[in-house]
Amino acid sequence: MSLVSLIPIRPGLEPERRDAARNRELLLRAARELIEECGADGLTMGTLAQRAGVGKGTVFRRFGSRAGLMVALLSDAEAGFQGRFMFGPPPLGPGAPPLERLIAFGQERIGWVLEFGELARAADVSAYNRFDVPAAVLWHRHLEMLLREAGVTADPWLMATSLSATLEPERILHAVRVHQIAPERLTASWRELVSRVVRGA
Amino acid sequence: MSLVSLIPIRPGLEPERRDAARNRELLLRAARELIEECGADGLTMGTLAQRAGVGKGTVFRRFGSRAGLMVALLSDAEAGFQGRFMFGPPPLGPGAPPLERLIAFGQERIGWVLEFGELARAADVSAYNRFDVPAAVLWHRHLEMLLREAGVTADPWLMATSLSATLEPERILHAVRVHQIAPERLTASWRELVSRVVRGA
DNA sequence: GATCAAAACGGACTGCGGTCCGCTTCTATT
DNA sequence: AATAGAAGCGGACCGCAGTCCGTTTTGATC
Repeated sequence: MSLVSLIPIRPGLEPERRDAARNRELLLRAARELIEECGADGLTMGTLAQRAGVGKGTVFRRFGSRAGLMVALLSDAEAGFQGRFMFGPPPLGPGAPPLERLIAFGQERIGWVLEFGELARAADVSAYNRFDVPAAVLWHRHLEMLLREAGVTADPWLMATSLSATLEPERILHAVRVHQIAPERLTASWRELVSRVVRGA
Repeated sequence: MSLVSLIPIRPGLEPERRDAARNRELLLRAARELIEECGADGLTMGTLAQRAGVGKGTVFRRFGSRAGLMVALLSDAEAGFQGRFMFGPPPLGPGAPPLERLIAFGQERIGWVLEFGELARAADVSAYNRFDVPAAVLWHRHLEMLLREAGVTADPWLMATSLSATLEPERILHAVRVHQIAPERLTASWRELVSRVVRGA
C-alpha cells in the first residue's frame, strides 16, 4: 500500500470543503510553531492536534502519517530547490556543461540538507517507498539525465542511485554533526566523486 | 547516548550469571523461531518475551532495543562476512590488488544483503548511530583502507562513505524488489563505480 | 429553506517500543 | 551453611503513531 496514494495531494483544482481547508491551515500553522519550539523530532501528532484545536483523526486524515505531514511541510523548501536546478541560472540550472551542473547540484543539496535536514529526516522515516516519494524520484531523474548528457553510458540509472545515496540527509547530517566534517569538505568530496564517475565515461 | 554502550556486548570473557545465560539462549532461539514464522518485521518484543517465557524487561536488559536484538541475531552472518573479507582467500581477502578487492567486496556484500537484508533493515531502524554500529565502522574502515592502497588520495574517508551508501540494504532491496533490478546488474554497476573512483586517482 | 448523501470530524481505542522499580536469584565470602 | 549485596528479573506502566466508528458539517438539489 503506497504511502503516496493515501495522502490527499492537492493540486489545487479539486474541490475542498471549507472546514477541511480551514483545518489544513490550522494544522500547518500549528506544526510550524511546534517545530520552531521543540524541533521536528519533538513534534507529536497528539500535541499537534491539540494545539490546532482539532481531533487526532483529522490530522491523520489530512496527512496520512507523521512522515506525510513532514513532506507537506517540506514542500515549499523542495519546490524552491527544484525550481532552481530545473529552471534557475547556471551552473545549477540549464546552460552549463553537465559536469558543472552535477557538481553544483551536490553542493546545493548539501547546503539544503544542512538547512532542512532534520525535517527531511523526519519525513523519511519508514519503509521502502522512501525512494519513491515524488521529490526523490525527481532528483534521481535529474541526476540520471545529467549523467547521460555527460556521456556516462554505463547504467546511468544505477549510477544516479549511487550518487543519490551519497547525498542522503541521514549520512550528511551524521558526518557533520557526529564526525565534525566541514561542509566544504563534503562538497569537495562530491566534486571528486562526480568528476571521476564522469571522466571514466 | 550511544546505543552501543547500552548493549551488553559479550566478548565471552566476563562472567555471566547462569540465569542470564539461559535467558539469552531462550530469547535468541525464540527470536529465530518467530522470524521464521512471521518475518523480521512481524516480530514484536512483547511476543518474543512471551514466547521465551520471560518478562519484557529482560528482553530489553539483554539487547537494549529491538535494533540491538536484530544486531545480535545478525552477528553470525556478519562474522562470516567479516572473516571472509579480512582473512579469506583473494580476491575478497588479502592478496589481490586493491581494485579487485573493492569489486569483490561490493559483489559479496550485495549477495549478503539479498540474503540477510530484511534482518539488517530491522537492525538499522533508528537514528544517527546507525553508522557507528561496530560492523558498519569495520566495513567503512576496510573500504577506506582499500581506497588508500589503490592510490586514492582525495579524502578516502568520505569516498568510503559514498561507497558505503551505495551498498546500504535499504537501497539495494528497494532496487531489487521494487524496480526488479537483477543482482548482476547491481554488481556490474558497482564495478563501474569503484573502477572510476580508483582510476581517477 | 428543507432535505440528504457524502465528506469531514474527533476522541476513545489498539498495539507497539521502551522504562521503572520492587522483588528474586545468584555467587563470592566467611 | 549463613549472609550480603550485586546482578538479574518481570510486568505494570508510559507515550507514541495510527485506526475505528458514531456524530457533525457541508453544500448540491429540489
